[in-house]
Amino acid sequence: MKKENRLRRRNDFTRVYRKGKSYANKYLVIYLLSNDREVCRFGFSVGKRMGKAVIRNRMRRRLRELCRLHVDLLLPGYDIVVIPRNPALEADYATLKGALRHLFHKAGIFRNH
RNA sequence: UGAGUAGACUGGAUGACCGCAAGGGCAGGUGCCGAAAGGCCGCCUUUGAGGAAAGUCCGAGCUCCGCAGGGCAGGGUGCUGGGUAACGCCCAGUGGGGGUAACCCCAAGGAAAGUGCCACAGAAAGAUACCGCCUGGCCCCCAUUGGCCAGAGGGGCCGGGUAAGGGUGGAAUGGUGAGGUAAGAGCUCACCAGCGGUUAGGCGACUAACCGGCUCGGUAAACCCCACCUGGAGCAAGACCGAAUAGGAGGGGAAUGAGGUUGCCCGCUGAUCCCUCGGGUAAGGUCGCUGGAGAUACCAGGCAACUGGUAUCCUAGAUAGAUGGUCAUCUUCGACAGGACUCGGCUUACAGGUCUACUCGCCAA
Repeated sequence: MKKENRLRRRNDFTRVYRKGKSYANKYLVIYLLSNDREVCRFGFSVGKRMGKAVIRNRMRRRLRELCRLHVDLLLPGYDIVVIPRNPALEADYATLKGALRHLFHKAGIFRNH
């Protein structure tokens, strides 16, 4: 994922948390806020409650891979923070993919719709 | 061949497509973001997590703190010798304990400087006598008798001696045997243990032999004593770039010494300091950031830890934080686990596998 597609500052995260809309299902939570840019930017927040560093790193990598593959399918101009919930630890890649697509659909940011 | 002990190594591989981070090269337009500092974008190529990267428990380097002086307090270490930049680490020994053995374990200075504590049990846990044993005085009962006196023996009361035996305890002031005694006791003797001394060996911890007087509770991961070490804070250290905002108000202290010197005193330094309100508060960026007590090989010294020399090599540097996704094959694919300033250790976690040396047993020769 390119650097322009990532949330990199602390302020960006707090702004999305405070002002953004949230959507959730069993596995994931996303926060969404339009950003006046021509691209979407993603951030991931995996707390220490999820497990040790290896577990957290794998979760973050999977989520980043999923977002990378979906970035061209979405409407541009949003900052999105993705947070996994505890059941995501047992979920495989395909399940996470379905969960993320479900949330994007719920938020109505797919290009086709 | 079985059981075991010690040490070392390994910690999925290969391929395909799509992705990530850093370095180098090429190519742009001076393109994009930004107020600036600075960053971003395409293609090619090289490199890209661990033995513990972990816990953050020790020791250092490095950085800053008005240089770090002395004393006290506090903290740490604690058999000996060596190694090391240093250590609470490592090596080689000594002593003690465990194991048939290879080997493993030990917070292993001082209890005759002082103080404290030793639950329960027990009479007593520093001066102790409950049951006992021995014994002196007085009184009572009584075999022996015809009676009196005397009186073996028994009991009671008041003393004295004793530390053998019983009992309690983790521990009761050495153990076993003999002599000795009213009964006993290192009271005496032999051997053993312990203590002190001499001699010999060893750098030393200590060991061995001999001699001596005969003996003193344990506990110092209780205070303490002794010896040695110890300034504090940490990469969010710290340095630089750099806009914007603020650099204000009120009160109090100060050369008769504020404040600093990270617990206190001395000493040193010597002008601003403290409180409340307001503002600001990890803005952002670059550096620090990886070439180092460095790795590998060989040679030399040393029992070893380790040291010296020569040659070759450069091996992650992110900053919301780089190794992922899908698939195929390798019979079962697999543990603990992800760098965050850098080293040396310790501790803890760990599936499977490989190698070396050694011990004990069984079988065969």
